[in-house]
Amino acid sequence: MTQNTPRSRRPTIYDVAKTAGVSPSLVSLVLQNPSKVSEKRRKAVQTAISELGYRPSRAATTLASSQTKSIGLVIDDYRNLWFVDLIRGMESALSPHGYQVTLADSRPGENRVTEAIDGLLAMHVEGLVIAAEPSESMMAGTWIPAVVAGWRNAVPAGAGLITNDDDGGGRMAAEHLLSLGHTRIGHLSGSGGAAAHRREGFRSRILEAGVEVRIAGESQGTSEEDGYAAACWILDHHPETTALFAANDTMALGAFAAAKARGLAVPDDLSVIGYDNSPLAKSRYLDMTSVDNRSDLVGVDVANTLLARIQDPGLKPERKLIEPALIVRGTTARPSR
Amino acid sequence: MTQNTPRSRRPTIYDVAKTAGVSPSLVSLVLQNPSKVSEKRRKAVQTAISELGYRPSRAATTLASSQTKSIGLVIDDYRNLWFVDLIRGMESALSPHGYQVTLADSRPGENRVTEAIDGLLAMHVEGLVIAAEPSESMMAGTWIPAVVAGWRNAVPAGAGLITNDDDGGGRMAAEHLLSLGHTRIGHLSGSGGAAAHRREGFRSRILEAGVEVRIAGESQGTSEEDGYAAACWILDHHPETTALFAANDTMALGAFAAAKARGLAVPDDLSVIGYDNSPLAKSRYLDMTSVDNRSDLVGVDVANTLLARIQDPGLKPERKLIEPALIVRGTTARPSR
DNA sequence: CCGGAAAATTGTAGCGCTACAAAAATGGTC
DNA sequence: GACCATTTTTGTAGCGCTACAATTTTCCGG
Repeated sequence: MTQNTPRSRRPTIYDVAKTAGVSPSLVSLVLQNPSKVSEKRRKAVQTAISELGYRPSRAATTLASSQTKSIGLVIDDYRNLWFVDLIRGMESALSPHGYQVTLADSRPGENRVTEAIDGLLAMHVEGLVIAAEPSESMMAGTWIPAVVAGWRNAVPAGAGLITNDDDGGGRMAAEHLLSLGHTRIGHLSGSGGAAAHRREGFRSRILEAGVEVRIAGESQGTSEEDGYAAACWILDHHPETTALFAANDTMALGAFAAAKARGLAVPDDLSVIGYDNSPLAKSRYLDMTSVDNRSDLVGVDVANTLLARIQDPGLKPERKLIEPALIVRGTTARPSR
Repeated sequence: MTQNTPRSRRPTIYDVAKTAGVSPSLVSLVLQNPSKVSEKRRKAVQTAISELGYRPSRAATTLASSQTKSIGLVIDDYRNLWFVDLIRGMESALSPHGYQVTLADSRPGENRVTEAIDGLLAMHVEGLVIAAEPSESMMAGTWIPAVVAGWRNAVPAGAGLITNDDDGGGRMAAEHLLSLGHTRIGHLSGSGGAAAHRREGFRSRILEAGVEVRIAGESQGTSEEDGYAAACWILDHHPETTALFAANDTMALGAFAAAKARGLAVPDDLSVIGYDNSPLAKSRYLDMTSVDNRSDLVGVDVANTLLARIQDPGLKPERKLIEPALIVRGTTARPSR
């Protein structure tokens, strides 16, 4: 037992080189730029690769080339499906340049966003997208370009911000309800930064029209239960209400539940608008009027900004808003009362 | 211009060592096992680390230690929320051992599952969980333990299989409808491996009771639209139907839409059962009876199996079923007709 | 104040790959 | 066939970290 039997070790570039009868450098070349290698050797190397089941080690490549061609994305919870469009948008802008997206989720609760960022930085991502509530000092010592996606309470110094125009979205929702003739209007809000902007846009447009608005849930969460509780409060204290605007689609679902429990039909007795245009809103059954925040466009923009800043680190982080769009479906109508 | 000005380079362990006045080895030791280092130096090193904003390079660590303490998980689409419970389960079993989960999604369409696996292997994951439809030769040359989670049409040689007992779940759904007294029953199925098992379990239990069952959508997809189409077909061709079992919650949503369009009330005129017990089913508004496949338990089991096989590569891949549970909510009732 | 065991610290040699300069092969010309 | 410009291939030196043996320091009892 003078030596360990090298069980089925992971094959390396040296194994491939030996099998193909070439130098390791040549194998590396084939991996990176096959056109620079004569057909004879290229074939030999490729044969050896599939014969051995060789796969390059990303760790070694990263270390040697000091670039990963990847952008890190931090999201708060997989369940918030809005990030799906964000990723798709990012990927569409990134893949022509050979870049990829690396996803890290940060469970709710503790300080997991920082942990997620650490993990991403440890993997040598070349840019960072933060689609979660950032904390102040989080970016300390960060040497790569970063962008915050989506309105947040705080944007760390040095990070750009590209987001949906949540104020504008709130105003659109208000506009829609006013134009339908509603004058008894409620809003189900939440405590996050995005919710605050939606609320302010909505409120200011409604007030401009000289109409009152009842707001509930300002300091609560944004789950279906929160939406339910807020809707119950409004419907019980102001039964004359004919329209509700929810800070997101999930909360709108809570509003449906509250309406159902009170025997109110949607949209005949109560109009409801959601926000996010998530799969939920698009669902044939729910068929929900909702504000689409165009996360796909945010993704494209985030990706392009990052790409530009990676190439020219001198560029200043920018701030930019993407225009949302109101998607009218079957949960809003003229008031009957 | 004899030398590049080293802009704000990423700090390395050498920078930390120099700042703290110790050797690089000592810094490495602090990172791995702080208790083995005298308090004085430990403090010095930790100060230097936060001062420089140093973060270890995962690539270098991986390469030097040849272990990543991570398990790769391949899912098909972020939108299928069942993987969330799977991850949570895996993490709960893995974290006591210091292992992490690395997620890779494989967009629908082409051969992306293979790509996702390649990516994961390139990152030196020590084990592989495949929660997507695998293709035959996919695992060729894989030198690490792998497990397939969830029933699939094919399980690659050498991979274990841990999954929900979808047959059993189908039987549970059947049992529930029969015990409520339904005798005109339909099923909305799909083309995947999991759907096939749910269908067979359901059908066989129904037939055992001497009751007929109408099945639609067998060769279609499993989206809400597919569920809608299948439900329409059944309700139009067999209007006497009083209960529907859908292959998943999303399809059940389609069934609701079909019922609504025909003026049928759920559950008074039509009982509906979903599958997955997803956030959708749990929703207060939808309040859907659904089969919970206990993906969290699958996750725990998958993790433990992999851990065991990592420690002892001699272990044979195993096959195992997790018992599902029926969650009765508000979309099923005795037939009124 | 010394020897010696234990604790703390350091030097050396890679991990698997790429960059880049140097060397070898190729091909066309006179 | 000699010569030179190109194209193809190879050797060397690291990327940032860890393992581990070697070395230095610390701490005691005598």
